[in-house]
Amino acid sequence: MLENYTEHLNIKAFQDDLINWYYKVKRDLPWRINRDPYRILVSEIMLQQTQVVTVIPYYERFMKLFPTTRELAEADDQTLLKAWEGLGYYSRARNLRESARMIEEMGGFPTTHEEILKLKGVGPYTAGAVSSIAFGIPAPAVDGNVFRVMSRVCCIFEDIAKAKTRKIFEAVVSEVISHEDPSAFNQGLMELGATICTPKSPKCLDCPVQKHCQAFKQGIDDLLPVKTKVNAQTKTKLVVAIVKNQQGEYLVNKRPETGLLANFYEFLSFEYTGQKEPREFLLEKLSPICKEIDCIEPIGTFTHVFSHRIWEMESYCVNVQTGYSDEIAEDSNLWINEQNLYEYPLVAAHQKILKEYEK
DNA sequence: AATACGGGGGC
DNA sequence: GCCCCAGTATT
Repeated sequence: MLENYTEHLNIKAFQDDLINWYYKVKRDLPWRINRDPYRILVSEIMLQQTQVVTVIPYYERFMKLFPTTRELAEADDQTLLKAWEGLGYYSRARNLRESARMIEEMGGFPTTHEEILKLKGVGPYTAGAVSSIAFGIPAPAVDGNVFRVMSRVCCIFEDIAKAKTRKIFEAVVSEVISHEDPSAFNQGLMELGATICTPKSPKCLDCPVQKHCQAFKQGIDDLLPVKTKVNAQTKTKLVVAIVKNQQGEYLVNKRPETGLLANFYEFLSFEYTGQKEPREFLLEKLSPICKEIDCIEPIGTFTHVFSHRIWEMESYCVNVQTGYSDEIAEDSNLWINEQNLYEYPLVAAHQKILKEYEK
């Protein structure tokens, strides 16, 4: 890093303004009741890519289910995924359990930044957050909020979509972070990005560090941060069938143990290539799986958007005769009764269909 | 360095 | 309906 991004900054005053503001606006969140590093780790993993309001109910339930690393280390897949259902990025849950197992084996939570970084699912951001919040270690925790705030405060025009840019921001934060209160400093930076220094129309007039901000001074807050990446989404058309037999059982499929929505359950779903009418296409697909179809009725068309792909699902309700429960073509298919259906982690995309179907 | 991996909120 | 948001692991 050749440029000096912090020479304009009165570091002490910046720290004080940020930290004082943070203590003033700080919310009482369930992961702030103590400094238990496990509780803080769980919150930070959940907060990756997910907003505070969404996380709160999940967090409360998760901590009741798995109060310490011991309970989490012993969690089975179904309980774990059910607890995470709807939160997204499900490898986070699996990695968190793996970290709990590592911590159990180590005989306690690691207390250095270097050791914390070795935990599964813990990268540079989370290691910095847990180190500073749980242990008071002055390590940078650069998330999207920090990119935004510091790019504006210091007028950093580096493209935040590029991997190596993170190191520049980590270096900047390392220079300006408070050593007296790294926890409040890091959380203040993130809180500021979430509430004041927002992506669009930042509330500069309410900003506690306005007088330190180069972008405000130059009136170019809307030009920062610089970010180039665009993600192309691929669209997939699917025909989905809620298949129910006369015993009231539903036919579901367990997804593979790797890849998208690994180990989740779903209704029967077939990629639709569009040569035939969807209804005919579905009957053809169902023929080796379930015979004696009583009736087939459309439920509706639903769209589910992922970060990198779109599912367009035309859905049908299919009632089949009883007595065919053992004729299941795929090993991954199984019949489950209505009560048990809600015990299984079901892909969010199909929850929408189920909800409409239940009307 | 590029890609896979969810879901929610703002307007 | 359309756009924006963005940590970690894997390749």
